[in-house]
Amino acid sequence: MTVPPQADPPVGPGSRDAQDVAAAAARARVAAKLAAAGSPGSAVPHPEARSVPEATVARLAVYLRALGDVSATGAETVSSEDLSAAAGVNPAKLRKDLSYIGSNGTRGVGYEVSRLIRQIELVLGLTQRHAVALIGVGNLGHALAGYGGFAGRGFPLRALFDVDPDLVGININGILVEHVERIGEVCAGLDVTIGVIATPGAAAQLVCDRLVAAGVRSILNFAPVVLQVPARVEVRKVDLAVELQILSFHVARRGDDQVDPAPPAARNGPAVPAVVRR
Amino acid sequence: MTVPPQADPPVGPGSRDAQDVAAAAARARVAAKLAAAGSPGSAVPHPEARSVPEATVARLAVYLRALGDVSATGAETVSSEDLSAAAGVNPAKLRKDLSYIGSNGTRGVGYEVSRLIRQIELVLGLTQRHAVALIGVGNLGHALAGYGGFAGRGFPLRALFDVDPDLVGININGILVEHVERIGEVCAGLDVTIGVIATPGAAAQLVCDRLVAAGVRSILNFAPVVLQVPARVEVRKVDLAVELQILSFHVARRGDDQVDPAPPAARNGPAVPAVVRR
DNA sequence: GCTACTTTGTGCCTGCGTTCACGAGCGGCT
DNA sequence: AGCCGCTCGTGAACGCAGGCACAAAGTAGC
Repeated sequence: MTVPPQADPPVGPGSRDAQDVAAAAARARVAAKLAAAGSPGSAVPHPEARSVPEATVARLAVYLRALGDVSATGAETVSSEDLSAAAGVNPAKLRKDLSYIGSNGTRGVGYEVSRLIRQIELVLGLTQRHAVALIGVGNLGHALAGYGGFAGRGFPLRALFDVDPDLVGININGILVEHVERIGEVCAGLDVTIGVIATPGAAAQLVCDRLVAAGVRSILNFAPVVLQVPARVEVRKVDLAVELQILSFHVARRGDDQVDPAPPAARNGPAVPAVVRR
Repeated sequence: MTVPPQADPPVGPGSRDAQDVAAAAARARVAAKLAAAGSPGSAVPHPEARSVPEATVARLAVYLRALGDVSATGAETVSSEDLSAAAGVNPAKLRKDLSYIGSNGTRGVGYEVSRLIRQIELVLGLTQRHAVALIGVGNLGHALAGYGGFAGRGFPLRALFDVDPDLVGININGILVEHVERIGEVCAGLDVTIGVIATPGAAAQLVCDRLVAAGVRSILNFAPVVLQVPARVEVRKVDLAVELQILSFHVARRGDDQVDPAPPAARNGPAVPAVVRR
């Protein structure tokens, strides 16, 4: 998988033959790959960075909420099986995901709920509060401003912006709506780290540029445009129309599973990988 | 991102082995695949493009909007390069995606805009209107109901539901809010194919069950829960908190790539043990 | 203390998705 | 007409992600 994992935890006694063999094989493979890449061996840069796959990061957030539910029941530990069911994933995947963040459960028991919650919060950077600025207080933006999901989960909404003179100056949930031209100064002053764009598509890029100029490195974009940003800025996009169109595609693909005993070419894997209620 | 176009074709001496190994593995895989798929001697009967990858479907919707922009400029054709830039993807990826839907561009020229739009709409099933029901007319739901993105793109909102007696009976954009208990009859009567859940988490599963019982096969879920559904039902989830937490992760993993002159914030206290790979 | 049982951690394999690179057609220019 | 340049279409390689299955490590019972 990754480079020699430098087994740092207190390595247990003997019986490591198989693992040594495997590790050696892995090293050989990595070496071959590096050679193939044309790297003259000198550039073996940062082997120490233990990496977390992007897909895993996305799921950690889901696990976190599932853990909240478990915690609410009063349980002190969860097995990977139970937790994965609550999160809607495969148990093995969950265990692998958790292994990426170095989280140790206890074999034969499971994961200690509170400890795991802390660990995930730590990795996701939730121990620190992230000030959020929301731009575009129209239909959607207004709803987002009133949405409890922000402040309730450690993302205090600190600034609101719009261009509409009728909206600038009004007060939403105790926050004054400023003009978009003030994005730079206000965001810098409030130390905003996350910007949420809920403007019409035409305005989004301009607003985005201002956010970037103000030092915001993470943007959540609800506008139906692909934002152009420097590489250091992370953008995530939420697009209602796209989601609906994807669903539409699947609606159009239905009906084949009716009487047709031979599923043509679609469903290759064994169906029902997920839990089915009822 | 432009990558230095350095040359690799002249294969280095040490790399041949690795490449041969890889090639052999690939051949084996292909052979196995052919053996598995080649049992029936039937030719290639279905002209309709089968097996459009899921990831491609998601991008088709993005291409569609980019094409709309292009069309607005009056251009009659686009090259894969231009269109991919507008959609924020790799040109090769775009061409491959379009090849999945059997769309023929013209070599040396590009893609005919109007034809391509029609083709994508056909594949995504947008030639047919899909009645949408929205459940939960609270903060977010109300905003969604007023959002033009529904009807404007071929997804007419036909029904609204809530449990709150203060909301049931009111009229939003000309649509009467019904009680959730009437989901079954109303949805069946209006031939709703897509359900949008914007309720609090606690109510989501119940609402979902009702939708499924009413024959709805596609659900867009804004509630922070993992819905349990039969395999035939397609669920897509939009979760604000998860998106923010993913962004938070990337903020926490402060870039060691290029140091910004401005110290963005006090160093986050606890050293995060994980680094994402790019 | 020893055995049986439970649950984690992970090595390995498989498959999908992305990317590169190049051949194949098409239009324009001379 | 023939050549040239442009752009699509796609085969092949590569890397990431998912999932199985098993060893490791702990608990509980005797």
